[in-house]
Parts: sequence; C-alpha cells; structure tokens
Amino acid sequence: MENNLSKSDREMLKAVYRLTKGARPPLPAAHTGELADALGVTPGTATTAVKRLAERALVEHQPYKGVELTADGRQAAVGAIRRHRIVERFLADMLGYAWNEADRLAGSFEHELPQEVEDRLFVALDRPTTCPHGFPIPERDTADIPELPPLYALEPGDAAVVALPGSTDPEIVKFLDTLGLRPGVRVEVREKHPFDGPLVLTVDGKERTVGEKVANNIYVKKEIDDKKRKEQAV
Amino acid sequence: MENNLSKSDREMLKAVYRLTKGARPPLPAAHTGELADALGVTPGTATTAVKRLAERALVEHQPYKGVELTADGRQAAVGAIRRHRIVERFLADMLGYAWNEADRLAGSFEHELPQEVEDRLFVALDRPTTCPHGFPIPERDTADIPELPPLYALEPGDAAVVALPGSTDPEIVKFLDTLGLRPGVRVEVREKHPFDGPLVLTVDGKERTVGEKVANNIYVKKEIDDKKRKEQAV
DNA sequence: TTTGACGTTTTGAGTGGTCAAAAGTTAGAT
DNA sequence: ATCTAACTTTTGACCACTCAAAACGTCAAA
Repeated sequence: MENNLSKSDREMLKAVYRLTKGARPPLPAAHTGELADALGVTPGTATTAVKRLAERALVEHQPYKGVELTADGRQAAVGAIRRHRIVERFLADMLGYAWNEADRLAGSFEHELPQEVEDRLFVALDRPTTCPHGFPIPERDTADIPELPPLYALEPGDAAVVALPGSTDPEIVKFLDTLGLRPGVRVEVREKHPFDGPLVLTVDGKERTVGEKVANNIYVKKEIDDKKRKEQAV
Repeated sequence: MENNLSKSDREMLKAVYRLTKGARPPLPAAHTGELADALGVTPGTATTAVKRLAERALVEHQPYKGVELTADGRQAAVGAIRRHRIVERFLADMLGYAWNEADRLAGSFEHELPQEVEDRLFVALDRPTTCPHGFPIPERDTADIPELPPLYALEPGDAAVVALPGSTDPEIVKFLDTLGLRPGVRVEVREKHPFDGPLVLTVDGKERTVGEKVANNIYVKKEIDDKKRKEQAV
C-alpha cells in the first residue's frame, strides 16, 4: 500500500516489467543479471534491490532462478511507466524536445514529481494517449498496458501506426527516418516474403522495404480492418 | 566549480542566503540553530551540512559564531532560488496552481531538474521576471537578486507592486486577500502615521489601512516616481 | 557423478544523509 | 570570577544505496 518507492525501486520495477512482459520470446522470469545490465548496476546491487522489493511484496524472488512481479508490483511498475510517458510528453509538447531526447531527460526528475503534479500535467497536456514514441500511456491505477505487436507480426493487408522504443540506436533511428518510419506514421503492409524475408510497406504513399530484424524492432498500433470489425460487431 | 550539489546542500545554501541577505535586521552571519529551524532538521544535521559546504568553499564557517556565503556559494544559492521560482511559475502558469500552492510543490522536484530543462522551461514560460509571489527571478549566473523593500519602508506618495513571501501564514494570506493585497497588485501610499503607526494605502481604488507588523511582512517592487525619474535623468 | 564455468548472492566497505544524546563553548547573570 | 543556561559541535548509531570481491548454487559437459 505504501507508495514510498525510491528512484531505484521504481527503476527496478520498470525493468522487471519490461523484461517479463515486454520481451519478445515470452520469458517466465527476469534474472538478476539481466536486470543489472538493464539498469547499469552491478549484479550485487540488483540482487539487493530485488530483495528490497520482495520484502515489500512487489516482486516474487526465487533465488538463483528469477524475479516476477506480483499484482501490486505490476501496478506500481505500470504507474511508473505512465509517469515516465507523461513526463516525456511534457518535454516534447511543452518544451519542444524531439521525441528521442525526451526519454533521456524524463528519467532524471520523474521520480520526484508528486502524484498530484503528474495528474495536473496529464490534464494540462490534454490527456494524451501515447508518449512521443507512440507507445500507449496506461490508464491511472491499472496494472496493464496494451502491448503493441512488432511490425513484423502484421500480414499483407494490415494497416498500423508506428511506435519506436526509446532505446533505439540513433543510427537506426536515422535510417528509419529516411524511410519515413517515425512515431505516429501510418503504414500499410503490402507483402511479406517467406522464410523471414523482408516486408514491403506503403509509407506516406511511397513503397518501402524493411528486413525482418528491423521490422521486429518497430512496434505498431494495428488498425482493426473491415473484416474483423464486422466480426466484432456480431 | 562542481555543480553536483545535493538537495540538502542546495536547501542549505538557500537558507543561508535568506538568513544573511534577505533578513530584516541586517545580520552578519547565520547561526546553525536558525538554519536547523529554517530547514526543519536537528542542529547536528545543520552543522554537518555546513561543514560539507565549507569543504566545498561555498560557505565560510566560524565555529560557534556563524556561517556566511562565499562568492561561489552566493552564486549557487541564487541559482537555486532562480530554479525554484521558475518551477513555481511553471506550476502556476502551466498547471494552474494557485500562487500559494506552487511554493510547496516546487520544492519536491526542482532539485532533480536538469539545468537544460530549467532553461527550456524558462523560455517556454516566456522568460518571466517574477515568481507567482511577485519576487524577482534572478538572471542566470548572477550572484545577486534585486532585494525588495518591505511595504512599511515606503513613504506617502510612493507607489509599488505587492509581493508576498511563500512562507506567509495562510491565515494572514486570507486577511490580506480581503484587503485586496495579493501579489502583483499595485498600491499607493497615502499616509504613514508616526511612532510605528499604521499605513494608509490605496488598493485597487479603495482606501485600506495596515499595521506596522503586517506592512513589514509585505514586500514591494517600488515604482520610480516622477521627481526621482527626473533626478535620474540628469 | 564429478567438475568447471557461469551466474547469483553475500559480505565488507564506503558515501551521504539523518537523529539522539553527550561533550564542548559562549556569554550573560550573580 | 564563577556559574549557569543556551547554543553548537561531536559522537555513535542507523538507513538506503552502491561497488568489489569472496562465497555460493546450478547445470551441463566430460
């Protein structure tokens, strides 16, 4: 119940969330080594942080095996992600930062922001639904974030809106930019070559091709196409 | 030269600044007990904090006598005050907080704000010259803040704009509000009774009387009147 | 089934902040 | 000139976080 989580605790919760929920090959639990890597700390530090959270019943820790979020932990993690994305939005919309700069700066002060101020900021920003990268801002006090599929999961005929992880390599960002693949841009899938072959897309009216590896690192908000919409209506 | 001041260090610098420069009866140095009171910590804590700053050459500490800012310390303190007032302005202008709420909330995250973000915020706020309380926001990288005289220092014929310290008692604020004495309001001094007697003012077209004690806790930005303007022009 | 290699946890130490209480200093009252 | 009250500083303890390195578990290859 106590909301007095430290900066380190919150970062740890976010990392556990990313590694357990967000990762591609669905893993059961995050290992302390991965968490240490993700947070840029030594393994020992990660272990003690995990123990702190386990005492608070925010994670479940099977020593030598891995770490999982409890229901409370997931809610706290999602709250931290919401906070982060709102602050990113503030940096982008009110201070004019580029979407790929916002991520870096948000981390430095999001943790000290009173909840009250987060709430007002959200309203002042006109209740945004996504961060500048295109990922959804979760509702308040929920424990889940709608997960976006990778672009490569789409099939010919599908249409979707692009999202890019904040961690994306600047070189890759530059490359994607030349293809017009920026957060918020709408794409349509034309063809998908077999055997992990490339994807052919329409981006802003122009035809583009992207490889499997890249397409698996671009996430998208899929549009519900007409057939499926009909099915849902039934 | 190092800018790595902790939250406690910055708060201490601000407190020393307020107690040495801002206080009414001009004191030579701040005592650790006053500093402890001002910051809500124990005397021992204040002493150790002062020692930390003395090692960094930001204050001069005469044990058992008092504390003074060095030139570097004054600059750091003024920088911290600038930061605080910009954040207050953000809370008031962008998030709609009342001027007397902004002070409380600013303290919680101003310390973690990257300088870069402070700078952008300042620009996004349209380079404000005062905080919501009416006190001036100092220029960047200066060591001094234009000090405002207390209302009681004015003489009949003077006109000025009101400023109220963030620490003002809510009861007093309420009382002042009924008199129309809010930050930013223009007042003209009509009469000043002798022997520390009350001051008669015009506030928003209406005549008001305030006692010496209250008038010494309202600060004002004095308007330069016509006679003096002429003198300055010569 | 023993042995490593690798990953994980524990230990010991350091930093920075805090408090309570003991020890020390100052300065005014007698 | 001494005593005493008030204040200041020091001491010792504790908390939260971190790292380096030692100790420990796990699992798969030989």
